[in-house]
Amino acid sequence: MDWVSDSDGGDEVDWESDGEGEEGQAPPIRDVPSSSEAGSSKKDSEGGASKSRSNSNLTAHFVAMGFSEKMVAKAIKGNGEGDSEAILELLLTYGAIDKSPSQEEGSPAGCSSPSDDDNWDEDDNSDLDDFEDKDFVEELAEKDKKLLTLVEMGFTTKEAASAIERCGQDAPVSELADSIYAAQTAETDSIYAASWSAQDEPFCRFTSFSRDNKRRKFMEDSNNKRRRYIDQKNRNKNVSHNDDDMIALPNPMIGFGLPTNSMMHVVNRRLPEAAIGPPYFYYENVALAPKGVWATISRFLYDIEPEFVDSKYFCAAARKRGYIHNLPIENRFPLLPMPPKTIHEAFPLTKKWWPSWDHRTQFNCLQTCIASAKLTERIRRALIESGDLPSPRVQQYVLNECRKWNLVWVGLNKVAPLEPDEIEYLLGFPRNHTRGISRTERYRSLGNSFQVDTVAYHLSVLKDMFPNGLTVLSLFSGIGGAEVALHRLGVHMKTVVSVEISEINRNVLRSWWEQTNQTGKLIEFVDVQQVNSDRLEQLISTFGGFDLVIGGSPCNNLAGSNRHSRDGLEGEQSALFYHYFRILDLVKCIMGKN
DNA sequence: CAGACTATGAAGAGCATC
DNA sequence: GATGCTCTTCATAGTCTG
Repeated sequence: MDWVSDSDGGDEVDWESDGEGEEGQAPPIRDVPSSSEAGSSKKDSEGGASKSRSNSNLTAHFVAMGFSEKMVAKAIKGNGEGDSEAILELLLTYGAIDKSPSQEEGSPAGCSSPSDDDNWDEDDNSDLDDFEDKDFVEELAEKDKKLLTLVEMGFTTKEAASAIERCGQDAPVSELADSIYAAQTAETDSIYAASWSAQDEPFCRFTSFSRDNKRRKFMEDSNNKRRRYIDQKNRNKNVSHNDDDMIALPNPMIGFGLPTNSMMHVVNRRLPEAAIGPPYFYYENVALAPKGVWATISRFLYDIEPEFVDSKYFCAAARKRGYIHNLPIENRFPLLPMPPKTIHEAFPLTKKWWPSWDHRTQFNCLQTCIASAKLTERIRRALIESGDLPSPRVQQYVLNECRKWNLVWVGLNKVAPLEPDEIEYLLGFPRNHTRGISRTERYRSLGNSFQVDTVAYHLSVLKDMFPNGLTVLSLFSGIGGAEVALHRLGVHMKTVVSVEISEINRNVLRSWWEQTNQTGKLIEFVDVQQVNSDRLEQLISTFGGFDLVIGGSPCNNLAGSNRHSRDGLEGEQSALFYHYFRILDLVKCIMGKN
């Protein structure tokens, strides 16, 4: 039995042959549905011809969450169908207003129930006088009726729509249902993971995580939305003003304490009941995400307060990141030796050429791209033309560019971007960790990775807790920042199930795994959408559960550097966060069941 | 065609000042 | 608290090149 993916075969997961019919199948490289696909919750603006369809799909989407059709119709009417998030907010508001116990209990499937509608009618039906469910359903196209039927059967809108896409509109519902069951990849729900509860139901209905509970959680979330993170504010008086839906970033951004002052920085944190493991989990993303993103992430991840840390306290480069985890925070210890925290200590050779007017001691965030040669040439010319002491204007120009692009002084009037191996060093990876792939890819992969020392400090508490090693589910593994951190801590990894979309990154991780003579098993998956309940149950039954679920989901749509598609958590890549939650929640369900 | 190269701001935190 | 300024930001799209 070969648990490890075949490097030649590339993307396939050489999972034990189990007759699932996936062998030899092309890997499902991230398959993001188009905005016109039914059930898509992305903001889109379709033409008039498809308006009815998208309207009904949107309706079905929210009905699948457990709201009544009339409520949904009213919410859509009030908001238009373009902004599904606003519609959800309105629905949650309706839900908060309507506190009928019967509705709280809901129907078994979590779908709309007569009581829902009755209560709703009593509350407010002024805008719905001309609206009846019967009429509404009759207006649906045949395809939409099937879609609704499938949704009522417990599938997500997206699954249903995809099945119709695959099998055709004429396919009977039974065939469509079979098709969904057969599909091994989960579809992305880009806004709220509640719709996943339907697909998870085969497991979760045996637990407390029923769809109805999900819906109740949404209601509770809505009511709790105004809650602020008072503790964090109290700890750090100098925090910025925060809105209702915002989590304040601490200043200084030192999380629950640093290696150097952990004794001085005593933090009492009490984890919510639902957050307590097993498994332990650790989630990471950019701290400076658009407003409200971290509040949403925190709500999904069991209302755990994020730990915001700037890696400039661990190395010579800033890296402001938020971490949500359920790890203990006492008795942490850092990796040794502690890396240098200034540019000159990290790269002494640059000191010779460093002008006195460049007062930088640390780098800004190491990103995925570097400055162009034209820019460094423009800087060189500007400096040459201005003689020994550049004018304040030139200095300002040069400093701005140096800060923006993390340039270092490598000669007289000569600046240059950091080399990939220098970035590896700053991020705590072994030298040549990414060597062998293209230079551009090295920058990209490194720019997207953990700062190892920072993460290792947080994970260090696992060492004493798991003296015999642990089993890790590593989501969005990238070049293996989590694995490197554990390895450098001396934590044995009995098994790592790694999920990473990029073949280049998988190769980097696999190569490192082999080179470091790991005695554990590395099992690779390509796409988080492959990781469904069947797979997880197999893995958990084989390895006895996961001790740690770790990963940082894509930040593309959250990062400030993104000029084009900083769409927040709904963005094409960043919405994969919901897969992190989905998978983590599934693991908790399955392990809780066992 | 892969890889290298280049141009492309807005959002929002932090700070000083009033 | 309001205002204005400075500074920072795990990037994307298009083009060029060998």
